[in-house]
This record gives sequence, structure tokens and C-alpha cells, in this order.
Amino acid sequence: MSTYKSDFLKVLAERGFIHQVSEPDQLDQLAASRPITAYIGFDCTAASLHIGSLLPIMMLYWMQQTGHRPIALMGGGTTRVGDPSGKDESRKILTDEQINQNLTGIRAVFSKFLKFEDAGGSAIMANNADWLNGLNYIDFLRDVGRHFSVNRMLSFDSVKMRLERQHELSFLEFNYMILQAYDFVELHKRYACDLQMGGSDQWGNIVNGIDLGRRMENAQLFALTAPLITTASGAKMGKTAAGAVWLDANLVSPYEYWQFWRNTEDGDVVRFLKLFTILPLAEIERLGSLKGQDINEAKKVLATEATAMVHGRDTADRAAETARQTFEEGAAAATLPTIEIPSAELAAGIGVLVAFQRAGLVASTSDARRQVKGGGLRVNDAAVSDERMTLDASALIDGAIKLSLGRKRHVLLKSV
RNA sequence: GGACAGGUGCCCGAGUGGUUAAAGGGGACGGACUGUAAAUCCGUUGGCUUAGCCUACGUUGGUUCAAAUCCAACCCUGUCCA
Repeated sequence: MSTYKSDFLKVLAERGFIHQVSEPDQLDQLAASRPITAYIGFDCTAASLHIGSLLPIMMLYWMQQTGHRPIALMGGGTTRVGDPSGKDESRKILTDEQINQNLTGIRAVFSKFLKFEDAGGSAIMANNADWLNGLNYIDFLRDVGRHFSVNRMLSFDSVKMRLERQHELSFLEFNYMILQAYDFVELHKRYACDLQMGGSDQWGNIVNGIDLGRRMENAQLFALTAPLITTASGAKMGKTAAGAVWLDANLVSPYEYWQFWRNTEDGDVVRFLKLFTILPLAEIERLGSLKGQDINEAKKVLATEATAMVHGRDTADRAAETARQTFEEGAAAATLPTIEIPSAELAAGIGVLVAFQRAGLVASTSDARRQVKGGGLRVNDAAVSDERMTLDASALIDGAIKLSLGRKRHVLLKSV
């Protein structure tokens, strides 16, 4: 498996990033002989990226670490159309303003992993709006469209599946692969980009780009895809009760982010350590040999290391310490997520149901009521049995009231 | 443009006049058991000022004591025909 000569492919292979590679020997040779340039495309439909994008980001990270040049391509142009592959969810057409706003948010995430040109590094951030927005339909058809054979496009799995199941495939969607192929060629022209990476579902689209590159530019381009990551029990990664696990500290606090990784299933620990941390493989192997209860040590390392990648070492250590105090000492660590309540309001007394709702632990007071019935709510570690209970200043311990939902989720209520 | 089929809660999917906040499953959350794991079992799964009230079965109107269920128009989706 890791018969690769280039550091780049060797590292990716050893860590489990590789699902498929086109012309592996040739690419390996190229990467061993000179720095190569590769890109991955990202949607900018949201203001931040979530765990799902972490894998591709890590691929770009390793690329830069092994001496190559990564390009993060923002889908500013393709987002304007809206990715049609997501079923019938109302494809919100985002305004250019929103897209640009999202771009800056996403860029902030990337800068944690990659050194961009303006920061003295080699990484490039590109936006396909730069070349897609100005396209002229007829010109595009003549220059690019003529290289696409519909016969061949129809043979792609993604298309074939739709046709066989007699599901509609819109023309827009049919064109999506052409635009993506064009992106690849455009990046090759602009930045001498050699390689496109992506999730395994992108294989067909990437291969299209390779094909177009050969026809239009007589260029040899390459494809590399990563496996689809699911948890050991088969679920898609990255969703929790609160929704997506975002990489932005304002959307998901570093403590919660740490907790996400801490709660990894046993069977996933080693795989995740390889993919989502930069620990040496020897260290990962040692952690992976831990059995039974001891595997929790490995999970803590995973959590701290993964959090450090996104939020920084200090923040990660603090999250680990908060968790230690909360779970191992049963104390109310002062660094738990906190919400503030005006002291006057607290003095007047605030209903437990409302308090939990404000803390974001329950969605509604009805939800809170249900949780009380199920014995899921605790105030200062004492179960709430009366939904009419009110909290006031007398419940403060060291200036805070600890609200808990279940065993794991805690929020401090502080009076201001 | 025409002919069919269909639009139900987070998702899938039953339900064809009243006991339906809507079967069943999935997911999610809580409880028990554990190791902040998995598996398993139990409970919950629209909102509110909760022994009550309000809102909900594509939209809007109508029939009826009573509608997710019947009628009409419209919107949307799929299949087939032009």
C-alpha cells in the first residue's frame, strides 16, 4: 500500500486518506521530483465549515507540510447556481453579499491549517466566481462544451443511477460536472495546478476535469479521492443534537468541540487519530493498543489534538481541563460554557424551565417539561423534580448555578 | 398543452368523515447498565402562562354538528403522451 516514494502520497496513504488515485505511479514520480499544486473545491453555502470538510482540509494541510502548494477553491460561482445534488431542499439562492460574507468566515478557518501567500506561505485561496461569473454561454459551449460527449456523460454512475431509477436529472445538474471540470482546467492555466482532490463521490467529476484538461490544454492532470468517513456504527459523521459540528468557535465552543471528539466510538479512535490529528504514527499505534477502559486515554488525546488543530493549543488544553474537572472531579469548572443573567432578574426568581431554555440545553419549555419527567435535568447536580421550581440568588455556588442536561451537557448560569 | 400518480410530523411511511397531536420504522434526546464507548432495555419526540388552551397533514376557499380524510380552484413533484 505505502509503496509510494513521494512524502506526500506516502503520508496520505499511511494515514488513510486515499481511496482512489489516477495514474498513481506517475503522480508519485511527479510529487517526488518537484512541488506540485493541487486543489479541493468547497461550497460556501454556510458561514463556516463543519467537521465534514475537515478531511479535505487535512489533505491540503499535509500537502503543504510535504512541500507542495495547496489551493482552496471557494465555490463562489457554483454556489450562485446552487448545488442541485441535495434532494428537494429549497435551494436558497444566496446573494453575492451573503456569499462574500461566507467566504470571509471560511477563509478564517482555512488560515488555521494553511499558510497563505499573504502570510508568507504558498497556499492559495481561489474563487471560481472569478471565471465563472463572466462566462458567455455561446463562447463557453464552443470552447468547452464541444469537448464533452453526452454519450460519455451518460455513462457516469451518478447519471446512470438517476436514469435507471427514472429520477429526474435537471439540465442544471447535468452541467454541474462541466463547470467543475472547467474549474480544474482554469486552475491549471492560472496556477499550473496538477491535481484535484475530493471525496470519493467526486471521482467522476474530477476525471471529467482530467479529460477536459487533456483535450483543451494537452495537460496531464491527476485525481485523488478520500474515502467517505462514517463512524464505526455506520452513521455519517459530524452531526450531534445541536446540529452540525462547526469549526467556528462562535458556533460550537471549543469545549463542545473537544467533547465531540472525546465521545468517539472505540472502533474509530485510531482511524480518527490518523486522519484528524498530526501525531506521529508510532504514537498513534501506541494509543491504539490501549484496551478496555484505557482507550479513554486515547480519546482524550484525540480530543485535545483535534481541538488544537482548529482552536489552538491553549484553548484545547483548557477544554481538556474543563472536562477533567467536570467529569473526573464532578466539580463545576468555571470554564464551562456560560450564559449570563441580569442579577435583578435572578433576584426576582427565574423558572427552571426558562433557565434551561435560555441556556440552550432544551429547545422549548415544553421540551424542558418532558426532560423533567424523564429525570434528565439537574440544577447544581440535584435532579429537578418540580417543574415549577424557581431559581434565585440562593442557588448560586461560587457565583454560578450549574445546569445539566443528562450526564454530559453542562452550562453555567452566572448573574451579572 | 393532455393523461395518470402523488404532496402527512426531523426523515421514511400508514391513515380515506368523529376515540388522530396523527400507527409503524429510522434518527434524535433522556433514563438504566457502562468506560463521557458500543450493544441492550425503558421512556420521550408541535407550542404555551400545561389537569387547560393554541397551532398542525402543499395553498386558499367550501360542504358538515365534526375534515389529514369529501368538494373546488391553485401551487409543486414524478411518470407517460404531444
